Amino acid sequence: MTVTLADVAARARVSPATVSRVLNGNYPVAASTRERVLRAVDDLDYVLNGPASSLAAATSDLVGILVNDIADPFFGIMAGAAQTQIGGPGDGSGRAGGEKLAVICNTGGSPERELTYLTLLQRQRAAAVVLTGGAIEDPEHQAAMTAKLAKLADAGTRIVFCGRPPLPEGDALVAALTFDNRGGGRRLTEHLISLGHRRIGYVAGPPERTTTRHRLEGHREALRAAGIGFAGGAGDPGTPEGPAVPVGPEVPGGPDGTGGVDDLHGPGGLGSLGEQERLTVHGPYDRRSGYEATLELLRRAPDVTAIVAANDTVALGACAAVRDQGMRIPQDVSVAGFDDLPFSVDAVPALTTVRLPLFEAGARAGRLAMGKENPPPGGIATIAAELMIRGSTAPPRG
Amino acid sequence: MTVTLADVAARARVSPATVSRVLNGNYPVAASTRERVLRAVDDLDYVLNGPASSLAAATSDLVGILVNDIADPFFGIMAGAAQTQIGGPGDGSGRAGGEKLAVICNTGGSPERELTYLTLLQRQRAAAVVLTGGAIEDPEHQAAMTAKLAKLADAGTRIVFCGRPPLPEGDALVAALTFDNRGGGRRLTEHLISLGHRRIGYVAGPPERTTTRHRLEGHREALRAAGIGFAGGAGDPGTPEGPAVPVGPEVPGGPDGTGGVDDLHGPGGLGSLGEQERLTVHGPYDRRSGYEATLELLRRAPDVTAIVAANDTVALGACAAVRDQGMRIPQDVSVAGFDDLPFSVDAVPALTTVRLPLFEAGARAGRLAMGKENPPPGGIATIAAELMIRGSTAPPRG
DNA sequence: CTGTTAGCGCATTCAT
DNA sequence: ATGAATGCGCTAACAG
Repeated sequence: MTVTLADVAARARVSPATVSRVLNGNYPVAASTRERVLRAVDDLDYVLNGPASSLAAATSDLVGILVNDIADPFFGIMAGAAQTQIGGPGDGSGRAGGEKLAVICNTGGSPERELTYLTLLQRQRAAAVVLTGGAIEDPEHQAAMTAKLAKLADAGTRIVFCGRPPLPEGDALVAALTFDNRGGGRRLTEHLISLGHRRIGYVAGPPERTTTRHRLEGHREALRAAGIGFAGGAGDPGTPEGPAVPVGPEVPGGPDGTGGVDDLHGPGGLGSLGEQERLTVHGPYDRRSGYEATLELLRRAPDVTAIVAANDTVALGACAAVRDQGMRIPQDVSVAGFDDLPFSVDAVPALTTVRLPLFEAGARAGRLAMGKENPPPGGIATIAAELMIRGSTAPPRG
Repeated sequence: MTVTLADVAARARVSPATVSRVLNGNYPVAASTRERVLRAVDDLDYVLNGPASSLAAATSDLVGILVNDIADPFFGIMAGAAQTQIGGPGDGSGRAGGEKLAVICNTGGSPERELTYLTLLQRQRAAAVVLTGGAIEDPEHQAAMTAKLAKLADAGTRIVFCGRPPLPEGDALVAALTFDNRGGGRRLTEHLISLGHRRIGYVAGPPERTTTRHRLEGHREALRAAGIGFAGGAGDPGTPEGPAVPVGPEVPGGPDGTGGVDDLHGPGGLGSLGEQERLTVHGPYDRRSGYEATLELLRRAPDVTAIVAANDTVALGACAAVRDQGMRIPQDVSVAGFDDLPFSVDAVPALTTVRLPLFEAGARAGRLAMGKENPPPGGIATIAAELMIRGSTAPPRG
């Protein structure tokens, strides 16, 4: 029924081993024999049995790419870019040469699924795994990830982080490409401050993700440097915990829909950390969250003159909310995003944001996963984020 | 070094066969033994060897999802949805139970890579393959695809189409979910006509894709029904071939950058098919193409009062071009898209478009691939497209 | 440069 | 309900 290597060998009048060598191409074979074998392969329409091959060789040609949400272009762009380096640029032969099979795994942001996919990949003896996007900072999960990745690395799987900080106790076996989220966040807020904004709302991502934390830290660094919002000087501005109120389906305030507006007054009104927290609302990285968080922000502090969103998608939701409240962008309220996704330049007005070279980073991660490129010194490379000033930010009124 | 089934068996004091039966769960095993085995598995941190398992069983737990461009949310949404049905909803056990490994394969729209991925999947003895998005209508490629898919089906791989018409000689073995692109396109243009538009430009996708053709056919159906642009009555409105000029990197007009403006005059000015072709410009499904094609359109026919784009992404580019020409949307020119991607509602003005239930379709395709759902009668289901009227379309001036 | 010989780790017959 | 034996299809030493 199904044609095997042996069948090809018989037809080409060579040994199975020779056929294998021709197919894998990593061994000297006489040109004439090679040709004979290839013809037999074509004649018989032979297709290599991947599992058998992987079993014998103890490695497979699978490369896993883990993403939090493949419907989000942030991940789509990185994953697609990585795949261009892994799936082979299509040698045109159509015969599927030495390329590996890049497989994108959508975790949906769930820690369990992240681990499950890692196990599945481990099962398949994946050649490499690329982990993209922000990591979850839950210690338990981090420990589990560290252990799992160590096992994968042990088994010869190459591990690459892309847009994600390396694990605390990460082995030197991994290469990490990390975005300068903190620096980008800082420069963005510096830009707003330089325009004259003093009351700046922040629509943050989910509290437990590194990306969220770093961007928020950058934001607060800029505020503090300008002497805004931290006169009280208390607390660590880098910690998004505290009274900052989440928004979205998992609102802990209960099903009453109020979003859990907290009645915190803080020690000293404007100038305290409490004040900054009051101007920060957390929620998922999606449009709806941006919309709702912004409404909440506007309710809490009707005098904000600018809103910084966790990313461009959230910023779009923020824009919609601002408009629905009858305010204009940027005349009444400035809005800024993060990532510079393709649609951001087409927003009206065009979105001021921080550009992350997602495609380049993804491609580089792909190359690292393939061993085509040497890891950066120390295993970690920080990728610069570029401030893109556009029409959605302007000086505040008055 | 690496722990195998035999190791687990030894520790649990049972035979390897029993361990296998416990793990696969499809065989009667005494509860007490099962427990002993599971404990051994945990103690030893055993992970099944996928390749070995697949080799012995002659099947694997891989499901391939082919997409044209994973950076495009159109595909990201469908692929992510499919994966929710395949990767298992995360049973929370973290132990990777019966789920399959859904792998997204990014073809970049290249026919060669499409076939290459299919071969790779065939190698892996994939359990199922989901093909998403428009197909390429090149006869040679279609024949190759038909042959390849037949072989896959032969080998027991389930084939599912999602948002893609079935192959001409497609076996009954495949299930197909196809979008009503033609109907959606027709209703969209009917909407514009009912607003009073008579000169409507069309920014089409790549000429060789089914999606492009069907949407364009719907558009022309509506025009013809209204007696617009086909007074000549000649030619098949369904054929996007002819003098319609493509735009983008692969402009055949040469490197002169003129975009190959054709000097076609047609037999009878307004009212001929030639006129409709003059109002149609083809290009890739991306923003830049939408921008450039629209400039070209405006150059050819400065009196168009509406522009229909092949999809929302292209429509965004079209909007930018219209604005850069100093015209307002929708007062001077109406613009419409297709797909209703998440960002479309946030465009300013919000984009009139045709909603495709991408998530639902993707999820259903995933279920079909898993055999969780029965194929529709006849193997083909057409999914309705819903017209979404928003602010970007309005009656023409005057 | 090519053929021979052994497994790789597991799922399955068969027995029991 | 469990154990023993066989082979899935291929690659990787070794010869030669």
